[in-house]
Amino acid sequence: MKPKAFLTEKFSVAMTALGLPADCSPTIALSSRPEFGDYQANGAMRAAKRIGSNPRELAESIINKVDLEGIADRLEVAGPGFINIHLSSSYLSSELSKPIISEVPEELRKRIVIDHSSPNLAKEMHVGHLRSTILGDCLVRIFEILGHTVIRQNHMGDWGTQFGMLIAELEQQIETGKQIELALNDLEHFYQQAKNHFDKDEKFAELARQYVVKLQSGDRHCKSLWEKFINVSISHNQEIYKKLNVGLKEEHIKPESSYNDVLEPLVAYLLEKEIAIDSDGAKVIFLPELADKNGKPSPMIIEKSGGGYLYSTTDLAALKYRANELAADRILYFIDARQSLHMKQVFTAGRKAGLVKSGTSLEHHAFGMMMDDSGRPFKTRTGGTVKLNDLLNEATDRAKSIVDEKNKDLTLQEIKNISWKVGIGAIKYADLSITRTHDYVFNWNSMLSFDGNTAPYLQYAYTRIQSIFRRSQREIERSTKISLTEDAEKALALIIIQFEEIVSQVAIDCYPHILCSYLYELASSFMHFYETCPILKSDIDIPIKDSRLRLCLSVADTLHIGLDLLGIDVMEKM
RNA sequence: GCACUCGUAGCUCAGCUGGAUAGAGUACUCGGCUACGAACCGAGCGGUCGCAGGUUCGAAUCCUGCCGAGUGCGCCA
Repeated sequence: MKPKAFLTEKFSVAMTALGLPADCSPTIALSSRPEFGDYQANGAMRAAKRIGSNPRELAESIINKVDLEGIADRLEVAGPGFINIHLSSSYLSSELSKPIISEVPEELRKRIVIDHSSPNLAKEMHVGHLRSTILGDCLVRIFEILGHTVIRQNHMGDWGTQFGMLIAELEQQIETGKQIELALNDLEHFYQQAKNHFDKDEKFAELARQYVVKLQSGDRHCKSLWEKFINVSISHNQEIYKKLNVGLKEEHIKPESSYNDVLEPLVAYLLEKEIAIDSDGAKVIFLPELADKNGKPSPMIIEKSGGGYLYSTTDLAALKYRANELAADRILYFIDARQSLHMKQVFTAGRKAGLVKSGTSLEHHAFGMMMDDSGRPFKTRTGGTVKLNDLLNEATDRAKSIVDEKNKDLTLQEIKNISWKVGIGAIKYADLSITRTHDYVFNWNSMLSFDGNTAPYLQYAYTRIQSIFRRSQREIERSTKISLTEDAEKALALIIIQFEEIVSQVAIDCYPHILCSYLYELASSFMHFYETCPILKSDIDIPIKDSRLRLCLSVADTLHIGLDLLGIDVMEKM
């Protein structure tokens, strides 16, 4: 179902037949007001300008030329030269009988690598990790439903200099007789202890630096301590992913440490190709492509003057791996906007060095920072961060008390399941529904709101439909005929048939908030239909009843799939 | 200094390949449960789209300048 593409095609044919220049597009858009029809074609005005004729007259001849027999009831010229398109009920209902969404043709399917979540293993995941994790997960779901092959990459930070400090701390605690499991029980606390020692004790700091070198040169004892630490950390993260219903598994982890052995040959290669040069003892890639207005090239250090590699080196190695071993057509990074320059440098240098084929698309889908109520970067009162786990627990607790209050007919198990889906859904929707690139305000209440434009509203619309089905006593097949007579029915149908186009749009530029807005409009339109078009009332004729039930089924299918793409669950009752 | 991002209703946000009277949620004020779930629906209130120019039939949207906020920029990741 792609009505906009369909209309664009129809109008393009007509405009070509009228001898208009090939670059005059009809520009089909949804009409802004009901009296302007369902869609409008705005291309006549620009085309008239191009050929120096009267826009209204040109619009009139386009209308006479375009073949929308059975598709549109009425076409009219309005204002300075808009063409308003009033779609026919028969067209809308025939579109509703088609699959809601289908896979793209074989030849358009891609291999897509998605780098998302990628937390540092030094600390527990905090609220700042939410966006990358769920944005990436959402896009994975979208690409998969469209038939693409997706390879997730969780580029976990397990190899930085802070691990020397952590190993030193662990070593010290073991010496004082502490159990490893106990020491690592609270990662956040453990990290703070290590950091304190590192900052205050010069001997400890020196020891930490030695451990980094030992670890990275393959010392077995260090490696085994490091592994213990990493394992605890990973299992903590996997728990969070499970709670969040995010599809990241251990097999998707491809951490920084896994690139350790290829860094040296990579730097040697870059030096040999003269992509990188020596500068003050460090190995640097200068990029004139990213020069400022004074012509100063943008520098990216890939090896420190005393030896030792940086995250730019690892990122180049990862880029090469993804482009070649993983044979990606598109490589997507969901990393916050502060990394924009760094990502640009990695992409530019990677292409220059021939690490990726020219046809491979490299995309940094940046997102904004989390701010507090006064517009400052978000921190807790004590200057720390909010643990993601705490946020998730708070959400399900709050959801539980509301579920308890609103619905008294649920079993304890049902309450538990529903609270879970409502709470997690609310958090995900709060994040996914705002424009990805904008900074956003973290606020417990807005994050955990269950009223208005929220996930629970969409879930509620779904449960209302399920409730109707339970009571209807009728078997509704997807082949059941829909006849649209009421305005509310037509308005609802018009929204449903746009779903596939919305999903395709999100697959292109990776803005899930567009899907969120769409689903909210859909649910909202359903609520209006629900209020104005009775379904189960006794004096409703059977054909009308079945048609409306079938329409409900389309709404339910669309909500179900749409929410699923956002990583949000639906349920029968709530 | 240089670079990137962003200023839309009290608050949180849509709208930005230029289109008709700038939309939601929330807050606030009313109204609606003996038809299918009131986590809902309807109505009202609320805007110099940061400011000033420019481009044109038409600008929140494109361009320039200014003001304001955030972020980043050679040895952290």
